[in-house]
Order: sequence, then structure tokens, then C-alpha cells
Amino acid sequence: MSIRILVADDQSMVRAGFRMLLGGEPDIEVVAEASNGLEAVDKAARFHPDVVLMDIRMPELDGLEATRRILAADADARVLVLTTFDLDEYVYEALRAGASGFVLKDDPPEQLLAAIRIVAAGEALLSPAITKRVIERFTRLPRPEAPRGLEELTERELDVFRLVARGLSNAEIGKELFISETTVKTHITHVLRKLGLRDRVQAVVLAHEAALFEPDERPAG
Amino acid sequence: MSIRILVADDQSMVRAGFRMLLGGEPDIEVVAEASNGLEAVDKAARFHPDVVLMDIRMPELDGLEATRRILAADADARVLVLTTFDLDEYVYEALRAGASGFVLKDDPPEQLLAAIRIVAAGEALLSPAITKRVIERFTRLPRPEAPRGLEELTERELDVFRLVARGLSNAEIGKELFISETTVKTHITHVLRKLGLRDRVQAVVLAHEAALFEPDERPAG
DNA sequence: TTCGCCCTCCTACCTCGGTAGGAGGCAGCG
DNA sequence: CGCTGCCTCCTACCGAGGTAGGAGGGCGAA
Repeated sequence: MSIRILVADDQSMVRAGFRMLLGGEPDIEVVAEASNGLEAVDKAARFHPDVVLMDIRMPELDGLEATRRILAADADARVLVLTTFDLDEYVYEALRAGASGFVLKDDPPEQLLAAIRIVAAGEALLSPAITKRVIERFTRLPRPEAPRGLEELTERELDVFRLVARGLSNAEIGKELFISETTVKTHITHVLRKLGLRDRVQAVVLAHEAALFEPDERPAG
Repeated sequence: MSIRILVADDQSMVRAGFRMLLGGEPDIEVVAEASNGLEAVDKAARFHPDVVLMDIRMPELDGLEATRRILAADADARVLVLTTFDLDEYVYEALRAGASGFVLKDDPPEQLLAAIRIVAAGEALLSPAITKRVIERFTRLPRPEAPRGLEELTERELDVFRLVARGLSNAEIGKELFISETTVKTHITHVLRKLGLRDRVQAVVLAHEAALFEPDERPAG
């Protein structure tokens, strides 16, 4: 009754790493591997794994579209998305695509294992019901259409968002980024509109619920 | 090379539960138990466990003071504090006492196991560096003195704090709790002052960093 | 070059959030 | 009994946050 895993990543070294890591766990078994998105969809249909470990950046078909197709074929499938960057607009896409959770590639191995077990147990990742709320929020988008048109945040908007998520005021963010408070306001307005949020408070909640960031150096003050 | 655990809880049923739960894990071993704080300090010194599972409410010596003494005797000790309530002012005390993390007693077992493994691996709990920041923040308090005088939040203040942490506005909180917006403001002012925070945004950050809450039903709107 | 996007900054405006300070009711305690 | 703490609500004030709308410069694509 072990947890059956499909590993989908285009780098064979990475797949080997996961095989090694997961091989050491008695309750986890890698039953299949895929090196691109199409293969992942195919093998998910054939092997019906309990959890799909899905890299986002893959040839043929990226992890997001692959996730969508897997979920379309089997609504009960569990996909755990692997991301490289701390704050990545792909995260939103992944959640909308139906992923059960996501893990940073340079998280400690224990976290990946914990994530797999939690997802396999039917919970969404990291904060059980929390992530579900995020998923719901992003599932019922303001615009019912919007195919792949989810507006992405720009670099600068991400910079500001990160600092907002740490609780900084607009003035503090300005000092931190060497821009005026006015400019900070501009960026924040854009962030809020793009994400469909009301104010910075909701932005903080979202950032933390979805674990969209990892803390690095703190402001100079 | 399994993880060696000391379970400190005054209720033998609870201890038995942990023994059962942890006994099923191949990499975890319960090496000692304690039914009060003094015993916990004593056994921690004698057994040098990798992780101490520490209940807060205990006779003789509570979990907070026990944690302080254990850390005083061995700065490398890892204490994982168990709390019953989602948002408990003890959490702050626990962090200040040097706890590596904390877990809710009614969290799913997987989370406890994950927490133990993470703490044993030397990381602070749930969000690696994040909790460290919280600890730092509470270690260097505004007032160097303040012995046990950390002001506690009242029931109602906790209610409000919880909703703030979910991103609700004052008006929404008022509707949710059937009180006026003015009253909400009063409570929030008190919460901020007691916790030494600037505004609700910082409150949200704190709540999420320290994982002070668990999400339950969402507002009716 | 022209178009568009991004980043920067501005004024003006208004709402929301937080502070200050007071007030009444209610319950527990010495 | 009076004291204290908690919860409730109020007015008044003001600063921070968010919106609206415009503007200029840089840079890359068409």
C-alpha cells in the first residue's frame, strides 16, 4: 500500500535524484518517469499514480498544460508541482491548472517527502485547507473566459509584492528599492488589480497562504 | 540513527497516543517520557533527545519554563511545543523561550511527523528561516525587562485578530462578529499595542509567519 | 521610426485604518 | 460595597493607502 509516484522532469539527473531520494522511503514508490509533458500525460493515464511530481519547464508540453490534461482525464489525480523560483507567476497558473500543491526545488528533502505524503493523503499542500481556498479563489476567476491570459506580474511588481508580503509600508518599500513612494503605489495598484485583490492586507494573506515567497535579507532599517 | 524523542505531557493518555503514533515510524524512537516540567528538564539532561515534544500546560513547572531551563542547560536542544489552541499567547512565550517550533494538538498526524523531522534536521518549524525571524523579533523585545509580563490578548481580541489575519476589513469583521466597526477598531488598537505591531499588515505577517491560526469557516459574504 | 511595454514620478482626491479619549454595562473579587 | 477588567460604542482627528489620470524616458519589436 505504498504511495505510487510519477516523476515528470526533463532533466534525467533530476529524475535520478528523485529516484534516489524517494527510493529510501519505505512507503513511497516511483512507478514511472516522464521526460516531457506529453509523456507525463500518457503515463499518468496508464499508471494512475497517487501523486505526479511535475516540473513546470519541460519540452513538448509544459507542466502546466500537462497538469490540466491529466486533471481533465482524471479529476482525482494529484499533481505536486515543482518550481525553481520563490515567487513565480507560474504558481498561480499551476494552482488554476488544478495542482494540489507545489514545492521549491531547493527545499530540504524532508519537505518534499512531507509534501508527497500530505498530498497523497488527499490534502492540499502545506496548509491543508488554506491552499484549497487559494485554489478556489483562482479557479473562479473574475473573467470566466481568460484562456491563458492571466495577467502576469512584472519584475518590479514582484519586487514590491515581496516587500508588501513582509509587512513593509509604502515609504519603507520606496527606500528599500530606491524609488519614490508614488511609484510604489503605482506598482501596488497594478499588483492588486492583476491578482484581483482589494488591498495590501489581502496581498499579504495570499502571499503567505500560497507560500509564494521565501524570506531573504531583511530591510536595512 | 533514528530521531530520539522525549515526550513531555501530563496526561498519560496523550503520551500513549504519541507513543502509538511515533512507534509506527521507523526513523523515530521515543526514548523517554515526562509527566511534568521538572521531570522534562531532568530527563532532557539525562537522555539528550534530538527533539523534546513539550506540552505547555503541565503541573510543577509549565512547558515554557521547562523549555527555558532545557535550553539553558543545552543550547543545541530542540523543543517542539504542543498547543491546544490555534492562537495562543503562549506561542509567543514559547518562541521567546527558545522553542524550535510548535504544533497544534489537533493537527493531522502527518504534520506532527513532518514537524519532528524538520526540527530534528535543525530547521525551525514549518517555514524554515521564517520562524527564525519571528524568534529573533521576540528575542530582542522592546523592553529588555518584562519578566513574565507579556500582555495577553483577551478572547475577543483573539477573535478579531483571527479575522484580521484572514484579510477582512474592519467593517467585515464587525458584521462577522455582530459588533460595530468602532468596537473592532478598539480591539485592533489593543492587539497592535500588546503585540508591538504597527498596523494590521504586520499583524497578518506575524500571524502567518508564526502559523498562529488555522483556517475555519470563512465569512458569510 | 513608430508602437507598446515597463519603470519612473507627479497631483488630486477620498476612503480606510489607527489613535485619543471618553462612556456605560456587566461580572468577578476582595 | 467598590475596584477592576472586559466588552461595547461613540466622536473627532489624521495619516497611510488606493484610485484616477497624466507624463516622460528607455528599450525592444514590428
